[in-house]
Parts: sequence; C-alpha cells; structure tokens
Amino acid sequence: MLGLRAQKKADKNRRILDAATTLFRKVGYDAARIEDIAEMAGVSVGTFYNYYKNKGDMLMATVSMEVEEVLDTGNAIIESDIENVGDALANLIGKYYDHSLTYLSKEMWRTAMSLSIGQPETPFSKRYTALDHRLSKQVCDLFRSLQSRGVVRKDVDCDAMGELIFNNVNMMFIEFVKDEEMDVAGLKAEVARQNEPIALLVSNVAS
Amino acid sequence: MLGLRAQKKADKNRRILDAATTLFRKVGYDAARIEDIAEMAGVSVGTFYNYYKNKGDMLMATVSMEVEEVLDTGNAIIESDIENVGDALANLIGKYYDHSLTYLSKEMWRTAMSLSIGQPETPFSKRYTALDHRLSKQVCDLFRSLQSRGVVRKDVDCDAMGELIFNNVNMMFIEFVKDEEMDVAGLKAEVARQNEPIALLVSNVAS
DNA sequence: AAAAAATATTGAACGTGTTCATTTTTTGAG
DNA sequence: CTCAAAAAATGAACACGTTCAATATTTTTT
Repeated sequence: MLGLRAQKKADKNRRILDAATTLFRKVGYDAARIEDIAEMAGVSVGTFYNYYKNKGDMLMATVSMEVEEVLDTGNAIIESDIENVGDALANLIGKYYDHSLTYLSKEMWRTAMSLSIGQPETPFSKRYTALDHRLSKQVCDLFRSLQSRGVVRKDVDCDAMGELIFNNVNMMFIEFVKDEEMDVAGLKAEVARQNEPIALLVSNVAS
Repeated sequence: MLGLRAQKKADKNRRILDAATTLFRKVGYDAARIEDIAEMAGVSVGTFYNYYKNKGDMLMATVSMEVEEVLDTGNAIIESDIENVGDALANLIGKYYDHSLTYLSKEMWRTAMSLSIGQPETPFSKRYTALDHRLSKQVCDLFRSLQSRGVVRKDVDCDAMGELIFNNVNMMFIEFVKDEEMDVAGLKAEVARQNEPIALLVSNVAS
C-alpha cells in the first residue's frame, strides 16, 4: 500500500497531466500558460515544476505515446505479406500519417519538432530523436522484409533506401504540420507520388 | 542625395545588423540579448524593434544571403557536364553543405529551422520555406539536366526523384546541425551512401 | 508522541523578448 | 525663420517561462 506522500504525488501528477493535455488541445500549446495549467490542476506554479522539468516536457509524454502506438501498428504491416513495394510503403506510411493527429494537434507537433531542433541537448530532444530513429529503422525493416520475400531486388541497400524514404516521409510531415490547410489525404498522395519511381526501380519484376 | 532622415536610417540599419551578426557569432543567438545588440549599435531597444520585427527576423538576412549564394553555385554545377549521377549529386549536395557554415553557425541554423517550423505563419517562416523550395527545385533541375543529356533513364520522374533526394539532404542537414560533434565530411559521406542506390538505379547504363 | 530529518509546496522574484505612450527630431509649407 | 505635422527614438512596463529561499507536510527516529 502506498504511503500518503506517494498517493498525493500520483494524484497530482495525473491532475497536472490532464490539465495540460486539456488546455493544449483547447487553447493551443502557446496560449496555455503554466499558471493556467497549475490552477486547473489545483497546484502552484512551483509544484508544476516539481513534476515536469519544463513546459516542453509535458508534450513528450503525449508524443511518446503517439509514436509507440504507431510503431506497433507498423510492425504488423511488416509481418503481413504484401507483394508490391509501392503498396507496402503506402500502407506503412499511411498508418503513420493516419495516426499522427490522434493525440496531437498540428501545433503540438510543430512545437515538439521545433523544440527538438532548437535545443538538441535537452532530454526532450534526445527522446524525440530516438523515436524518429526507431521509425526510420522500421522503414528499413520493411525493405528488408520485402527483399527477403523476393519482392525487392537483391542488390538494393535496404538501409540506404529506408533512411532516404523515411527522411522524405518526415520532411513531408513537417510541411504538413506547417500548413493548416493541408489534409492527410493530400499528404499521402504527394508522398506516394514521390515514392512511386523508387518502388518501380527497386522491384524485382524489372520494368 | 538622401535626406538626413534617410541617411540616419540607413546608418542605423547597418549598425544594428552588424551588431547582431557580431554578437550572434560571438556569444551565440540565444545569449545575444536585444539589449546588448541595441547598445552595441548605439540605439535603444525600442529602436531595434523599429528596424526589425523581432529577434528571429535578424537571422533571415543572414540565412537569405547564405542560400542565395549557394543557389548560384548550384546553377553552375547543373550547367556543367558531369556524366555520372552519383558524382553530380555529390557535387551539388557537397556545395550546399560546404557553404552552409560560411555565414551561419550550427546554432543559428537550428534557431532558423526551429522558428520556421514552430511559427509557420510568420514572414520569417514563409521566406525560409520559399528558399527551401528553391533548393529542392534545383535538385529536380539537376535530374532533368542529366536526363536530357542521356545520363538518367528517360522513364524517371525527375521531380519526384529530386524532391525525395532533397528532402533527405535537408533532413540529414537537420541531424547535422543538431549534433555539434558531426562534421561536414561525415555528413557528406552518409548522404552519399544513401544516394548511391538511387544513382545506380536511375542511371542509363543499367546495372 | 515528540523531535529531527526528509520531502514537497509555494509564490514572489528574475530574465528576456516585445509593446506602446511619450518625447525628440526632422521636414517642408507659409 | 517659424511652426505644425510627420516620422523616429525612447525606455519603462508587460508577459510568461522558470528559479529558489522560505514554509509546510510527511516520514523516521528515539
């Protein structure tokens, strides 16, 4: 059984997290002031900082949850037996993009990316970068899986190809979150267009 | 002949720009306070804001100069007659990377990118994004040039390929500026490795 | 159960980018 | 030259994320 102190701690942690998430989604990340989050959670500003290193750190919980879930979804696709490179890529990347706005708004993504680039030495940035690398590795794994099943030519460097494709996926996602007008369908279509030539070139059934 | 007012304006503009550039490079972007910049330029803080919308806007002058120069360099490469896709790409991209630290430090790049993503509606971000697109288009142009000279296969979509390659170049540059340890040589080597499979696949002398 | 130690809470104060009402300077018409 | 209008300069005040010395609460020791 938890002591009184530990109970209170867990309770406050939860209340702060809930308050922050609610406010981020309701008024946006920038407009949600620490003072407001603290007040909604029923604690002081100082206490907020006892539970979270800073405002950006509050995002990471959410970003982390988001990416972990999408990585799981991605593994299922790698294990499926799609016989076409273009479809396999569109499938995996589609899952990434479809899932992306489940927990986070575009503004939250922008903030997360902005922090990750602007302050690379923070734990926030390091965690963010690590998640990115796991996603990149997953695309490489997809290529390897397709190659081992004879769908992709034997002479293709799966890591090089996977990194290239993922970096494009990532950069296009940046463009997507920068543009409030752009929708997921449009994003997928553009990336599919970019991937198509690659898919053709690496496929075993040479053109 | 300029009136007194216009003379003073031009002079102050110059002094503020010089002070900012000097301080950004000397103590870093974050550590350079507006108050310091204003003092070094011999104006008040308020006057600084009469000349520049905000601190981030001061970066854009430099970023802009940097990218304009590299775009010029790039055009020369497109017009040269390299007979090998890998070499042509390595050449163009190498110029981008070699030039990148001429006017800007890694920290300044990080700040510029961070601002561009975090506040996409600002003039700063819009200018930054426009420069990015011109670079992307240049890589597409290189592919088209190679294709018209028979170096690249006729059936390759130059825009799709160029965008893909450039987005990877850009994402790798982000990794580069995030990592103070990484040098330009290492960056080039990694990107060359990523591009190699593509270069082979799109080349007319099929493997 | 009292005292001491450990831990948690608090909000006022700080730093820095930005704003804006006020003051100063410049201009050009009469 | 004078002076009213236009333009520019100013710095105090503001906003908000963050820190930290002081206070309060909980746990452990005796």
